[in-house]
Amino acid sequence: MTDTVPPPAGPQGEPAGYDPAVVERKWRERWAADAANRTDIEGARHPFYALMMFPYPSAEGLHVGNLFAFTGNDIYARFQRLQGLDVFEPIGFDAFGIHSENHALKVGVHPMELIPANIANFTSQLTRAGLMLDWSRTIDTTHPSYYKWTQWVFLQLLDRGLAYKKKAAVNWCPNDKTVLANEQVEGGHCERCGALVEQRYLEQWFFRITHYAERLLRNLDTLDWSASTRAAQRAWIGRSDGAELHFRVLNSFENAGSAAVHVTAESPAAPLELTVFTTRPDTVFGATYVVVSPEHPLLDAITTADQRDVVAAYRARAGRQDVIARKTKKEKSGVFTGSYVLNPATGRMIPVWAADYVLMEYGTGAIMAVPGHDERDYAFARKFALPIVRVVMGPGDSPQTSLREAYIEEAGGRLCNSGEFNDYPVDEAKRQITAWLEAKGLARAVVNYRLHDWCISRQRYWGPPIPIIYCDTCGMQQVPEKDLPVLLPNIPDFRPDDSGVSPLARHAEWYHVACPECGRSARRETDVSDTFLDSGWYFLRYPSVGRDDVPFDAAITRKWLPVDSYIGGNEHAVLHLLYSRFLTMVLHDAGRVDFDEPFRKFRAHGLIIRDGAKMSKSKGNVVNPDDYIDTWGADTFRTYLMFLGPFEEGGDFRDAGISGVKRFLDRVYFSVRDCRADGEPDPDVLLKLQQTIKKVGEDIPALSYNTAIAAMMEYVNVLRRGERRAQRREVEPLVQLVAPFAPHLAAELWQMLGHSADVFDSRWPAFDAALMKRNTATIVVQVNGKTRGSVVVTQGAAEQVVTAAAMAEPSVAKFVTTQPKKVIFLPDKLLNLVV
RNA sequence: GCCGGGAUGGCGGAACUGGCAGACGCAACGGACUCAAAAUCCGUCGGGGGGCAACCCCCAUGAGGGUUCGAUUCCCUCUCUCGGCACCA
Repeated sequence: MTDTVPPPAGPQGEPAGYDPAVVERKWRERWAADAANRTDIEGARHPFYALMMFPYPSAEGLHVGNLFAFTGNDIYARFQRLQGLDVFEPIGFDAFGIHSENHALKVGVHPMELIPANIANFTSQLTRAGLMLDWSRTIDTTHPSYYKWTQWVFLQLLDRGLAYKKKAAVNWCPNDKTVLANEQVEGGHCERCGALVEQRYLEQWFFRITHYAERLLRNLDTLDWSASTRAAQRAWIGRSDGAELHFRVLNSFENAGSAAVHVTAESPAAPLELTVFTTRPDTVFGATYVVVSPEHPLLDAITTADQRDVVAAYRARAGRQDVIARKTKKEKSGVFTGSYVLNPATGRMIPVWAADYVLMEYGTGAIMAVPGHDERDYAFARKFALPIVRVVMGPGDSPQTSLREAYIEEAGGRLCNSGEFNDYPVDEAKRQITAWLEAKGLARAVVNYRLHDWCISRQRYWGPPIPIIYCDTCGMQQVPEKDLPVLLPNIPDFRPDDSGVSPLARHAEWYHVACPECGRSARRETDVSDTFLDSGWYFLRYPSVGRDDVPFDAAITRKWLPVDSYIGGNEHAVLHLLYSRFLTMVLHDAGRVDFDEPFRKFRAHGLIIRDGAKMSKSKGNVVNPDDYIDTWGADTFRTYLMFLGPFEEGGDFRDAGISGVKRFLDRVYFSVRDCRADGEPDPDVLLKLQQTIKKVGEDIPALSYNTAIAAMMEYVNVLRRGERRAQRREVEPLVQLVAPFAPHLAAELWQMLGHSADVFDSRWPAFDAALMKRNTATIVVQVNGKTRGSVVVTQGAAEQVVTAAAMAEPSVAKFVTTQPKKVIFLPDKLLNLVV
């Protein structure tokens, strides 16, 4: 939609306020000519790295959400520059990936043509947005000078044993014809195209992020990050404290007495054990059966001959069903394996079932079922008529109180039907029972994480080739660093097929290569890496852009990193932000960087919606920033975006509101243009100015941009009350306050005030505490907590004085007919008379 | 289901550490200027009631309870809503 409200027009169609088109072009050109936004990386004395998440250069162009985030970052960056810091605000493009490739396939243009065009378009859009970007150090993740080092990062992990290949059940998107990371699957569907994800077994490259699970979790407490982002990471890592318990499988002789069970041909002679993971070892006396996942490796071995057919059928069914059905259905299913195990606590025989509600990926792929105290086990036990035993009593329960549903509450619970542990509180029992079984070699305290290793290979074209060569003689070989980058060949047919192999495999001259070890004919790895690997280290590259001999220069990195401030969307709370942290830890442990957390401070910005609804092409409510910048100017658009709600919450974009912001900037413009240099400032105006400087200076670092703008508006209202002409001293600091929000206008006004240097090379005004001191205080007077008036007294007036003054006010006195029972007095602030 | 965030005028939103609820902006209305309009400037603007009037009183921050001299703010219960996770043992 392009139904933007036209700017107010003057008598002959001229704009009524200042003309942003003229002002902004002037300063855009001047800043470009002076390289004003170029950071002196080597010479900087007070480095400040203000990073924002780099965009994916889509064909649609810059989204208003991008601009909202970038502007928020830019204001903070410009503010820091006005504090005298050497600010580095870089920009780049995250241009590899399925998203780009799918778009290229759709429009029938090769990504190697498409991406540069998109980047050019983004660049021109960004140039007009008034961002303080250092264009001398940009990144394009698809450029060989960048992905050379992405491949290098891969080899760093390989060297440290943190990259490995394994055949794994992976998420396969039948539409995109590729493997997806767990993180790219949402509720069983491909997060990109929405197709139902299938399971396939393929050779894949993984990064061992699980080795860093505890550190990734623990460090979260030390980071200055948005609480919601930390919570999301914590949940994603999913630490569970519990125990592994061993259940011995009864052999055929032991089983023979109880049921018609035979040792199967494959059964080993040694006694088998089923190991389960539980977070509730305290409930082991209530474990009345054991369940293994249909994919459990011991399932065959423990299945008895007479159950073989049903188990096989069940497993086949479970393997066939799609992921969504498996993970979302609540209806329990399962089959008896025919075998029994010994409950390590009670020593009793309990049956082993196979059921798909137990997942092979988590824990040991087997659970002890405690139907009395777990909802899923309860449902299963009810369905298959398995025994349910109460082993935890809530307050008021007895050991015989019947269970109509699983009792899962832990707090206040005490054990029952648990032998020598009866009456133990749950917490205590967890420890004691684990220790007791541990002593008998039947248990081990363990910690489990939900985090899985990161699958980084993609059977696609548009990504950095994984730098590996397979030689029949020498085996798997790394591409030596001197041979990097492994260039992605420009092939016309990059369409993925159903083979499970990347399209690169069809490109023979690229695929066949000499073995770096023996020189004989060998084959390249044809998978490319995940885009999240590209974006997992880009912040390390920015300050060192231009250095072709190293991924990042040691001295520069020491000086500029970790990043001082990072701003981005919370949609990357777990993927990008977790991978970046992981890679930084790896590089730290490899001695490549001296910090192990990349982002000291991270703030998640909110989402911009339009007229109460999410913006989308189908709704036709997408805001095109270009139209608004054309109509209103970048300064007004920026300020409006920041004014429409709290930055960390986002806001509702409405065309109607933007004129108020233009009006405000016009008022600033006229105040400065018409100010007098000779007269004396008004003390009340000066006081308000001091308060405003203080407020704006506090609000910007807190990213409370909407209230900072409101404070400046208030000041301008005071400044221009009536048709008053402002004094120069009243407006000069205002120009600096406005500068982070409306940089072009501020630069123009600063020059108008006679400054030859750029406003961004000036120093933020200091507020004068002395000027803010008043010798009187306005005290709120309440009676029984209800405000009944206020009195003006001298600063620091005593309670008696204030009370007397208050009682002299008729509006107060009429509510105080008797002696107050109690008086609450806060000096210079409040008096509350309780009667 | 679990974990977060939120609910304040016609609308977007403000309110420090518990201390004058509704800053600032939009929309609306009235006025000045104008032949007229636009722009600009001045004013009104949560609801109800009282007063000729300056003004005065009561109610009000999703609902209900509680703590407190005093609650948008803290506690409990509930409703709705947005986001994340979801058979994770």
